[in-house]
Amino acid sequence: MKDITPQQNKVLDCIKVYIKETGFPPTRSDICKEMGFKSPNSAETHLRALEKKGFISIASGASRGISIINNDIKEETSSYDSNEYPIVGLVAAGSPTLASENIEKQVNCPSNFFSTSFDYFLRVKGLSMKDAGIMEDDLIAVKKTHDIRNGDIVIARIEDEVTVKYFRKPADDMVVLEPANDDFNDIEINLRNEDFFIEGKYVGLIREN
Amino acid sequence: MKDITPQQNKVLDCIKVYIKETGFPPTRSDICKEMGFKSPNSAETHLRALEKKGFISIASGASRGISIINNDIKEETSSYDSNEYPIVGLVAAGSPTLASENIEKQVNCPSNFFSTSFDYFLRVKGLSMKDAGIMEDDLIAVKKTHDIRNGDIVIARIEDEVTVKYFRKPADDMVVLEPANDDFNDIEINLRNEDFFIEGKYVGLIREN
DNA sequence: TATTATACTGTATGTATATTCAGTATAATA
DNA sequence: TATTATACTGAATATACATACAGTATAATA
Repeated sequence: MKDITPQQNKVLDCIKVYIKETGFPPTRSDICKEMGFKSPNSAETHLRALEKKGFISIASGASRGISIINNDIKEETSSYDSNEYPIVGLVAAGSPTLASENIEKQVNCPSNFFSTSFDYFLRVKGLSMKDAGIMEDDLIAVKKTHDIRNGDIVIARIEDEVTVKYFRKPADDMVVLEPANDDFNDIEINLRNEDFFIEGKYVGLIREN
Repeated sequence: MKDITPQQNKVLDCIKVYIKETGFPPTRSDICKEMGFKSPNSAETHLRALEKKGFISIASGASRGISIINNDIKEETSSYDSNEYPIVGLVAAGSPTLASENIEKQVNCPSNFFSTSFDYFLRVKGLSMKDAGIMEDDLIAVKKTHDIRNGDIVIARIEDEVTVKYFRKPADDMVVLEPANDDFNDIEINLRNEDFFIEGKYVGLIREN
C-alpha cells in the first residue's frame, strides 16, 4: 500500500461518504460534483490512482463499479468489541489446555462482558463449589493470571488433576484449596513435594437452563 | 411493512449477496443472471414491489441505484447477532417493568447466547434460590412467557412482590412457589383470592466476580 | 365475477456512465 | 535534464442501464 496524497484522500473520503449516504458508489460525474471538478477525467485519474495504490477496486465496464477495499482488521460497526472464546472441558486428568481436542466449542461474547477480562470458559464438573453458587455444567470465565489473593476462586492443577476451589496460602511453602461444600474436604498442598500450578482465576459465570 | 413473498425475498437476498460480494448494487440485468430471469422487466417489477413494501429504495435514473433499507434493530455484521439487553432491578415491591427508572443499565450480549431467547436480565436479591446456584446479585436471563411447566424456575409477581422460585401447580386454582433453600418456606397461592402473575421464565444466569 | 397482485417473456429506447484521447501545468524523481 | 506522478479542463463515444410498453398466465381478493 503506497502513500495516499491529501487530494486522493479527499476523493476516497468523498466516495465513502457517498456510499454511506446513498447506499451505492458514485459515478465519475458524481465525484466531480462533490469535489468541484469540471471534467469527469479528473475523477477518473484519481480513481485509477486509488486503484493502483490498493484503496479501491474498479469493476471494468460497470457503472458505479467502485468498491472500497477494507484493510482495517475489525469493522467499526457499533462501539463494542466481541470475540470468540473457547469452552474448555474440565478434563479429570490434565491441564485445561486450549488444544483443539479439549475445546468443546467457541462462543461469541463481548470481550468487556465481565468487568475483568478473561481468556476462556471452563465447563464445571462436580459440586465442590456448590455453596458459592457454582454448579455442575456451569461455564466459568477464567483469566489466565498468577495474581491470586487469599479468598479468590482459582483454577488450579495439582499433579494431573484440575480443580476449582477457594485459594488460601497460610505459609510460603503451603497452599490450601477450600471447597464450598461441606461434603468435601480442604486440600492441603505442600509446595516442596507436590506439582502445583495455578491455571487462572475465576472472574465470572454463565449458566444455561 | 407489508409481507414479502418468497420470490421477492429471494430477489432481496440476491441483491444483498451481490452488494456483499462486489461492493455495489446489481443492475436489473445482473439480477436476471442471478435469478435466472430472461427479461430485465422481471427484475424491474420485483424491485418496484420491494420498493413499495419498503425493503429497498430506488434512485430514479441512476444506474445501480438500489439501496437496502435497514429496518433491523441490529446490524448483520459478522455471522452473529448481538443486542442490548436491559438489566432490571428486582425492586422489592412492584413488577420488574422495563420502564427506564427500573433499568440499571444495558448490557451487550449475543442474542443467541443462551439456547433459549430472552428479553431482559433481572438482578437477584436474597438467597432463596441458593441451592439452585442462584446467588445474591446474580443476573438471570428472563424470557417473557406464560408457557411454564412444573419444575421451571419462574419470575412471578404476587400482589406487589416479585420473586424467583420453582413453579408447581398441583391444582387448577392453586400454585406453589418453592424456594431452593431450607431456610425459606413454600409459598402457596390461591388463584381465586390472590393477584398472581407470571412475569417470565428463567433461562440462564450470569455472575460477575 | 371483476380486479388486483404476483410472476414472468420480449422488445425498444433515451440517457447515464465509463473510458479514451488531446491538452496544460506543477512538483518530484532519476 | 528527462521522466514520472500529480492535478486538472474539455470533448467525444461506445455501451451499460433504467425504464416504458406490449403481452401471457396464475392465484388471491373484493
